[in-house]
Amino acid sequence: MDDMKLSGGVEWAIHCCVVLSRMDGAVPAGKLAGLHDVSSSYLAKQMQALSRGGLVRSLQGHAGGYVLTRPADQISILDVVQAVEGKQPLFVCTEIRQRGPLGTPPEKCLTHCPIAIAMMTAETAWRDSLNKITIGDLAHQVSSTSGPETFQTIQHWFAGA
Amino acid sequence: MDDMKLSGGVEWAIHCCVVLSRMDGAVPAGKLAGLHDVSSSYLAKQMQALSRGGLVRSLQGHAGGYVLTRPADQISILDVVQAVEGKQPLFVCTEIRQRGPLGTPPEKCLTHCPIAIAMMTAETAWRDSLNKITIGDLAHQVSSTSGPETFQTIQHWFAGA
DNA sequence: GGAGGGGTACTCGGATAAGAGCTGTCCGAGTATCAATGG
DNA sequence: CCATTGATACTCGGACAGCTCTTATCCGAGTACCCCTCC
Repeated sequence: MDDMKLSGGVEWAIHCCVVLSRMDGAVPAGKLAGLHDVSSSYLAKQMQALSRGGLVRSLQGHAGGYVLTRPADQISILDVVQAVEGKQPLFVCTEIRQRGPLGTPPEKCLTHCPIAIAMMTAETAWRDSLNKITIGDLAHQVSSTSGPETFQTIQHWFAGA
Repeated sequence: MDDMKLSGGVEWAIHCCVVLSRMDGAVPAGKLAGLHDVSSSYLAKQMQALSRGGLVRSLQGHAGGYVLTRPADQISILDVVQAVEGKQPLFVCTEIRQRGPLGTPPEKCLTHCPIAIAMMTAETAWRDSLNKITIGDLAHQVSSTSGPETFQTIQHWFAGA
């Protein structure tokens, strides 16, 4: 009742994608976890979800890690959210209007339930908004607010640690 | 991963509000549950949430039940969703940019995290969309699609059962 | 016949258990690197 | 000196527990109605 409805892993995944977009070469999940000081094993789970969703490509072996499959300008936040959380909508209509003693028979349900339509419309607005922002946009904003040297510092830290 | 992120009770609560808006007098939770063929005890919990949120007023005693506190045109779907699900946002920024060895110090975080801003913007779009539809609108649409006699039939059923 | 009082039945409200999903963790499968060896 | 081959160390990937939250349920507190009694 008092915590967010989206997985906490969503935030981690987005941050990782932003970092990845400005790195040269692959970055293993362990280093991404160390950078953000989060559980290495659990972040690995999120990266697997991103891999399954086709957003990142995994390179195994000695100098392996994760790399974005597409340019950062072609990856929206919605893509990341859907990869981690699944494509299931926030609201699912269970057609309770068809249930109960006075339930509307299925043959009379020609149009969708008005409630479902309203919820779906709102959800579409949410998705459209998320779809307008790309990982590239976020990386640019991070550079502007936290300083242009931010990503370079991170890359050096990756090489060191 | 494969079910909705919003409580299932949201759908029940909205349907109940729509029905309530066209009824004369109070309707007990038990009859609302019977009408929709759902768990009486669990729907009672949702109605309590609506009561706590100030959307409905509870009348105890022999001919008691629930009544809307405001005209249906002044109750938006957002009001119902927030009453049942809480006002906590879908996405909560945990400020992981401040964590880890390269974390940005708090004194340099003058502006909000770009990721949090993007998520909040999308969420605002979602809320705005939900805020535009009222229970009155939904009741009107139900009358149009399911027939004008729908609510009258329900009222008769309430009186009978 | 009318008013008052008590009983009753019905209502909500919160406190109480079971189930599912998110959070967090572990170890096995696979591969590029590196070094050693032989030509 | 260069190619081959094997060992190595590092990576991802999926399978395995702990815990919070949703789902579902029950019983007690409170109130309006109804009937019986008394005036």
